[in-house]
Amino acid sequence: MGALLLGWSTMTARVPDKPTIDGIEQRWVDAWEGDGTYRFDRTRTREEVFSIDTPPPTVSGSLHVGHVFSYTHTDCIARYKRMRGYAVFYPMGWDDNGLPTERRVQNYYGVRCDPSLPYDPGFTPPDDPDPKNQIPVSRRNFVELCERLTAEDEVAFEDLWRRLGLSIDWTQTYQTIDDNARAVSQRAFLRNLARGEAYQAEAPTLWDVTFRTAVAQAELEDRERPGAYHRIGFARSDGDPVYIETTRPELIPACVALVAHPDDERYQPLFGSTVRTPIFGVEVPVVAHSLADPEKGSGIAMICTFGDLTDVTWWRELQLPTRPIIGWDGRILTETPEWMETPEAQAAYADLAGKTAHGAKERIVELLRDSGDLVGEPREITHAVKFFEKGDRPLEIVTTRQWYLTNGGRGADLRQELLARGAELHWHPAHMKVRYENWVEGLNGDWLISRQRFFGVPIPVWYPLDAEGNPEYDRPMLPDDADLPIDPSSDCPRGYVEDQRGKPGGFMGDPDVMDTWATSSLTPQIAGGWSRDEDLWARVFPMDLRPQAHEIIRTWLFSTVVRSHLEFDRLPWSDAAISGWILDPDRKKMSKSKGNVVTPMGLLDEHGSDAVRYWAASGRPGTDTAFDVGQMKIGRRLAIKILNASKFVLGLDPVGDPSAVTEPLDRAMLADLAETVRQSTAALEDYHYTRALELAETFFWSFTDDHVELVKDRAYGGQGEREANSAKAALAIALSVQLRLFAPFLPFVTEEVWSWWQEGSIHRAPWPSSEELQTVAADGDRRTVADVAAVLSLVRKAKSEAKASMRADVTSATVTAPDDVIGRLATVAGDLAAAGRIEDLHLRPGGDVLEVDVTLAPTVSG
RNA sequence: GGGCGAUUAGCUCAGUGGUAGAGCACUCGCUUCACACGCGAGGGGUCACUGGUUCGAACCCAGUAUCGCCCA
Repeated sequence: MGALLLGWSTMTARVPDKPTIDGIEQRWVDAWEGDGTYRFDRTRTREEVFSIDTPPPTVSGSLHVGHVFSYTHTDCIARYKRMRGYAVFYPMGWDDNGLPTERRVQNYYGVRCDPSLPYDPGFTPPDDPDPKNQIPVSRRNFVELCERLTAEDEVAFEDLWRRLGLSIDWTQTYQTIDDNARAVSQRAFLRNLARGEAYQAEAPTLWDVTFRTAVAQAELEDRERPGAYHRIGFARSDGDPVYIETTRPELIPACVALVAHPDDERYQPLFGSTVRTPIFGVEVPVVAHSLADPEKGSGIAMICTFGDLTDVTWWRELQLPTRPIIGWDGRILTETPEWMETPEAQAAYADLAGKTAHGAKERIVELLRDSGDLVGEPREITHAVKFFEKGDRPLEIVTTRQWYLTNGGRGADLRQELLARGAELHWHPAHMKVRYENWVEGLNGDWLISRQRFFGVPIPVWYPLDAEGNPEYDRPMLPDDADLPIDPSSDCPRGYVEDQRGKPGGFMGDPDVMDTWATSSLTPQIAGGWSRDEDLWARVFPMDLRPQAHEIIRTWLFSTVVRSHLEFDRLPWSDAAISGWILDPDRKKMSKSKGNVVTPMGLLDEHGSDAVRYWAASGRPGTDTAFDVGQMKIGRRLAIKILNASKFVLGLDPVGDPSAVTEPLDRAMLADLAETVRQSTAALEDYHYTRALELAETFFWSFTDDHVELVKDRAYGGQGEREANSAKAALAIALSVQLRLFAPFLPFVTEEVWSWWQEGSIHRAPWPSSEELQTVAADGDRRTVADVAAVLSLVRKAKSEAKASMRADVTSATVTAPDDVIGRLATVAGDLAAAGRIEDLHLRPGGDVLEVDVTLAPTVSG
């Protein structure tokens, strides 16, 4: 029993004369690495494993105090589970593919990717890059630079994580672009394809004209932008105009119909008739649809190819033609469309061709003014415009061929299944589930996974080219599973040779890469060894915990659920712990610029890792937390106090023999500690690490302030040897237990103290058992702890009010209290009298409340 | 426009039906033999607001306001 109780192998404590927390981090970081303290034990079975689906940070992003905050939460849980005896699978990944890295590489090296260029093996980036005059490089050169830069970034992150004390198994790392991640992503995609869950379609696509890539619904955000309603007349057959109001008059050449609400009496006579567009004179029908808002503008709207997502809905549901005029670069297509039938229309279109949307708008407004079709002045408004979250120009909608993955956006059955998965998941905090549900319920299409970018996982598909050299998209050629990962831009499909690439009768590779979320959604598979190491996979999947931030519930969390549901028909993890934001002192989300002023490593240097972790651990799951240096200082004081209290206890040279604990106060204290352990354990089981820390802290302060003071005299032998041994044994047991309660939060100082008197790492020691502690406490009554503290406090108050030292002698003290309180106090009267330096202590039952009448000994004035 | 959350001491936050709490800050005191990076004591709140339920509400219900976030 002693082993579990004390984590014990008896050895004489070696306590430094002047213990300090300064500089202990590096020593323990090295020791943990050397000893493999956090190495995953893959001999253990799934039931003995606690596996964590670590968020891979975007390494090209800046290190931020937000990283320190949320990763500490996960680490506290990991350390607790490890002490509970689980083999903790706690890998670390690096999210390095995607646009953020591409942009950083462009700026850092002064290059841009031009996929048409050949690979230059001797390329070296300029010493003095000019971001305004970027050097074009091949895709392979570009990717090499991406890998070079992310490798540097990973080192900075790893240093920070180690210094922060994250108990990661550094032999289990992955990159979302490495061979394994690419193979897993491609394999998962091919299996989706085989089951019909992945498909390609020519469809209206949200398109960022700056990056020239498709964008998924999950990457959208609305931004309020100024715009203007233009009131424009369309000619009816009887010659009278019908007026629409539009914010995008430049799309008049793309107009395919006018639409009004079916119940709108103003326009009912027009349904079924046609009107002609101004300037271009194209005949378009007037149609009815319930999505037309009678309150908006004039109540009748123009449907274009495509002004917004509602246009897409109308186009699809009303089976309207397409008249695209905007190209992938966001400019008006130069070729005059066939539906421009008259010379006037063709001339007007030529006036717009090649212009940006903005330029075309200005020009067409001039044309409309001249023709008299624009009524009055444009009416300025502010309205929500869709943007790519990483872009800065409004999205266009263009029709392109893209790959999609089913996600419930187009199928009610799958949607219901995914909603059921959300309900099955344990959310911390619970209310975060609503965000998932809102998102799933609001999906309006499948997941578009192809991206027209460079640094990503290639879509593993080739297409045969027909006799004219046109790709046959409906005959995709797929790689063998054993060949994964492949790059269709450099690898050949089976049965072809490289020479046939791009030639009639030959083949071409799909030029696109996958959405970064299409890879990140597979982090459990990538880290856990799916399809690579099935033995490992069987031990870690489904995982236990997904920790992440709330703003990516719709992306990372949802997409991971989708992939796991499709592939394994189960949740990827049982629990999701959602962390909050870091707020700056103005209660605004901490901005990057401010975050960069305070670097995470600087914080750790200044306050110590334990202190920063203490602050981070004060942020409950899902709760936004203020950046608060004050909390770090408190954490630092706590760590120092732990050192000093430990020095005191161990300086007594205690023997931690549970059977020596005989004195009522010692037993009461241990009973109280048993209750703290019980509550702390329950809190951690429920992911309430904040509460667990608070409980340990509250107990510890009362332990040092009251219990230690109460038993000092006895521990020093003032009341006999047996009594002293009881005090010392109880102090040692309590110290051992408290160190372990703090260990998940303050891994450095607890390990430091542990090393003074214990074998092995505290982080491998068993979590304290409330039951065993209660056994040692035996008949100890934890109410005694509060009773005696209350009396002590009143005695101290008397001394304080007399402006006397706490060492001042008390001639007599009379305690009046209810009978049961007096009964408990009587059992600890010796300790109480000694701690208060009370000569005559009288206990009087029968009182209503606890009162103490104190007579101080006369002091020698001087 | 819909949804979620928050609003408690100067600050940061606990507190899910029974006498309002902690830490920091503040005031006063204490060279106390683990710790002055310390110890003790003290002052400080109409629990955002308005109604309701209840013997009793910071807590439950309805609404309002402000802030934040998510989604349109």
